[in-house]
Amino acid sequence: MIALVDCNNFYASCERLFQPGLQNKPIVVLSNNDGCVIARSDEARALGIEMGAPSFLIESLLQQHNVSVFSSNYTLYGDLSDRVMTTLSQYTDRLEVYSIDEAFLDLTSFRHHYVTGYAHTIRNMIMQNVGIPVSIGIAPSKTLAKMANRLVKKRNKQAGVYCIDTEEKMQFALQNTAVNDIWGIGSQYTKLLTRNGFVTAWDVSRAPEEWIRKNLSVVGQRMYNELKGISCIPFEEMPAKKKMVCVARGFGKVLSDKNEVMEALANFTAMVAAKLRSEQLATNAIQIFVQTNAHRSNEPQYFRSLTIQLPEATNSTNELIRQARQGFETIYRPGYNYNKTGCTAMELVPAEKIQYNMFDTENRARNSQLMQVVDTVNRSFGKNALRFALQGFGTRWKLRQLKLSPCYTTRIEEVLTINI
DNA sequence: TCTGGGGTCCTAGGACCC
DNA sequence: TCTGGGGTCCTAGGACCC
Repeated sequence: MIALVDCNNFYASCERLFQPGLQNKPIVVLSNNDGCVIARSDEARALGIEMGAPSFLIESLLQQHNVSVFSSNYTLYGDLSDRVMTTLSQYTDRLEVYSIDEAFLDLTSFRHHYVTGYAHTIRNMIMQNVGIPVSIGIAPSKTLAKMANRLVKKRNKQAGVYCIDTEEKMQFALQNTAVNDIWGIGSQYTKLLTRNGFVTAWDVSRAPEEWIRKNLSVVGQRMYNELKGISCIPFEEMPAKKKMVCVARGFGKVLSDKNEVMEALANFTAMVAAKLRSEQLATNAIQIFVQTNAHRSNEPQYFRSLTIQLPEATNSTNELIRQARQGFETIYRPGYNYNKTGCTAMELVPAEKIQYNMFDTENRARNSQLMQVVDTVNRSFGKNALRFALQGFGTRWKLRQLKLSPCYTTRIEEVLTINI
């Protein structure tokens, strides 16, 4: 059996943990740039606040019901996530951390009738150790475990655990899951399935396998077998090797000045480089892009991206920024209002296994020493204490984060103080 | 009448996830 | 004023090879 442990309203629960006064109160957490709702407490959901709702459209609703609003604070969520995963790792020797708020546990070695009780123990320990509420779904396949998890959240949140361990329960779960709620079925496949008369997961599981293979590709075919309780999606304990590293952001406001857009790109590129170094990776190619605000349909639109092959794998900020700048010169067009740019590192290799190029002119050893200094200084004095000229000092491209909570658990100046 | 065919690699685009 | 960001996987089609 496979268990899926999923934190309830994770980001909202994290914020609430440090403001116990918000227990049973409506909370929402906003995306980058305070753009739209990406997490909400049950109380906020009950008010009719939709996932993904643009915050400027629901402002009056938020005020009217005195909803607490937070900018997203990934440092805080990441740290609490680590603590949840650490607790989980004590209850299984096969743990797959699937996302910031979810993990699969392999419970194959357990006797069936012990599994549910065990899951309750896990749930209680996470509450005790970290203070985050979780739900647990258990089933013979990952897809069904996801389904079980969703059902317990939806139909009996207090219970916290649901186990699909009989044919009857499996049929019940499939019949009570709409096609668009199946893991692996997104908006396009929902349209396709609905058009063809499928309503529930049960209907899908009764379809001819060839039809699924033909219309939903091999990914759909795996999902189809998983619905029948045949586990096809492998368990992956080790975090998979990264294949790309991307930093792309919308600006706090639209920018038309070439230097300002370039400055934003330089900063995002520097972030990519720092990320590569922190994971001991280097890149052989970067892809950069610039784009206008697609939501402003009355303004002229422009999007262009460019892939740049590097002479040799690197993770040094100055070289990547220089390459990005050259590329930027060819894709930038004046006269547009830009609102987003980004840099993606592709073709990653381990930093220690760089294939050196005989005709290379870069001073690699010197660069890498320089980067070590940059990383050390920035670790001690803040992210951008030491930077390259092209990164500039402008702030107009920066994110809007008006409602940011403190990093209670990761920054010593921001720990919680209690007045007694 | 009949204009090769099979394999591999790469890329863009489309689907999905949280 | 204002609509997220960071990923993975699969497929189709073109280029190229022999």
